Amino acid sequence: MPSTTTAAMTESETPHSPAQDDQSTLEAARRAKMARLVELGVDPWGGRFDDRQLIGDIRGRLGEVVYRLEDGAEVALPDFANVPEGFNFRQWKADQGKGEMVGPQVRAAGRIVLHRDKGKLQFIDIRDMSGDIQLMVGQKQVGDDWEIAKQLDLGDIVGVEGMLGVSNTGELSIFAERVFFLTKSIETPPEKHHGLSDPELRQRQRYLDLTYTDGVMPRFLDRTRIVASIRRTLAEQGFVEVEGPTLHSIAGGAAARPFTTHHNALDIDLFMRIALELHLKRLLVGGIERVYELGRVYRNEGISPKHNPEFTMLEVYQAFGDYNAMMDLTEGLICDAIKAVRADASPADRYKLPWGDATIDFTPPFARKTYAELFQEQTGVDPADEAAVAKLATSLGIETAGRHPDVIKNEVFEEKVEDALLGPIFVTDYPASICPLTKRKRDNPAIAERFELFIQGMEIANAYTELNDPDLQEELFKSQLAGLSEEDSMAKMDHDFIRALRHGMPPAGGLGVGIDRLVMLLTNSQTIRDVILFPLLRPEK
RNA sequence: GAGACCGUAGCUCAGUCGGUAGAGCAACGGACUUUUAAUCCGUAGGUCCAGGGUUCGAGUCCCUGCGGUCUCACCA
Repeated sequence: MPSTTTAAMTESETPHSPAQDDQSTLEAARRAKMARLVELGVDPWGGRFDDRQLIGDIRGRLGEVVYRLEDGAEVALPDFANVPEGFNFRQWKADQGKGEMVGPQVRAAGRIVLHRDKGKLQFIDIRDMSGDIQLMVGQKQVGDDWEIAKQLDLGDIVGVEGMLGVSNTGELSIFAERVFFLTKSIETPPEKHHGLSDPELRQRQRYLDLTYTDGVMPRFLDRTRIVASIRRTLAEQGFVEVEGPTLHSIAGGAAARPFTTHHNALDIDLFMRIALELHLKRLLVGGIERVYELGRVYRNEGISPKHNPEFTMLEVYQAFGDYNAMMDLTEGLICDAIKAVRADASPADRYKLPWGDATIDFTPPFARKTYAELFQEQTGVDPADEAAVAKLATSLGIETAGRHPDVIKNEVFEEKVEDALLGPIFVTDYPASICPLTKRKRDNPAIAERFELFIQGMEIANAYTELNDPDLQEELFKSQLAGLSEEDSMAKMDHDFIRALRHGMPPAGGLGVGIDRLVMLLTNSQTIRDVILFPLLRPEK
């Protein structure tokens, strides 16, 4: 160690304390308090803390708190949620007579989010996953632990044991009897009132966003509830959850550019999966008649408020079903998910969800209209009239020369119709030529048995009566790949998938749901980055 | 990938016409045993994203780069 001043020596020899060139007096102050805790024999990194109760549960026990008068009589507290304007609890207590607060013993732990030091009494708000509660920590009341209480900083994690009561201003509080130091925070937390507002910081440091930005924790807990509800609904209907490979040698099942990677031992290039479809259908062939996967797919495409390069997708396949079966399933999945996140809403309001300044009415059944009907409604043009559609397309600046009429029609649809579909609405019966992997209607081969669910102009679900004719499938694959070089098309033709179909895939309905987008709609989040914990960002620096 | 806007203290933000860098919160010292974004007195805290240019002088004007937000495109 290089020779240095005595003071610096002492500093740098503190175990587990990296050399402080002291750019941050804020950190230095926190480390000084940490050192004081060590002097007191307290581990600043804490340890196991058993039998704590969730703050949300503790808050529910307000009714057990009473005001006990000197003669032993117990008086129920006023209903603080419904007290008259200008109610003064201090006065109320004086009116009842001299007494003391009596409540259940509780034990809680959480991060310190507010700290009001009043000398020999400190008011500390702690927060756990379920909510906030105020601690009253008095010098006399906590005894030896007062020395610990004096070292507390915003952001530290503490445990507390004491009696539940109500302060003079009517605030539910834990009257601390013991204070347990659980974890030191050596960084300064965000501003206590505004929290984090810079979207970049919120995403990069999601751990801070979760604790300090209003609504973030409940939103991500809702996401978990939605996903759990979907799994429950599917399980109730006999669907089997599986895990397909995420590393594919052929990235099939959707039109998107894949991420590439490499396996060293086999020395082969691999792709991150862009869809779940082709392996789930193999499992239909294998006899898993109701099968789904809810998992991550990866698409090497742009980033937008509706797109993240990795996102969560649900794909469901039901043997002996068709797209109508999938429509009923979709509606059930979404309605059950809504019930899961809005358990406390009245039945009348449950399905009316806020979306920005608007409201989305999810009350089932959702509207169902055909592609052709909607085309006619929104554009005033008969979709069967190819000349009129081409004319409309040209007026919208859509290239028409040498393109299939259905492709042109669909571009018009995307341009003029989709944004108007506030929904929820099932759009059914697409032109067959734009969905090659779909079975056609028996009585009209120009129409595919497909639907998409639109809500607020966003495509939420996409379903088919699946094509199970191996010869037709192979032919369609080939024509899809026709534009590519032979080398590319060989690479992308999934021969094993065709072989599987040749062994016989039962007739089936298939469904895909964009989980992130569904969560956006059910949690009133205008950007996908608010429902993905760690969205892709450029690395720092 | 293209365009517009943005980057100032740990956090949230001001900064006029180009003329010595500001506030609140957080921090530090002090007072206070019923506070509510506690209050009061005092102190300290800056590579103004980075690099270059114009200028007597740049947080401010210009260029380049980095990062972000929004819109558009690919995609779901």
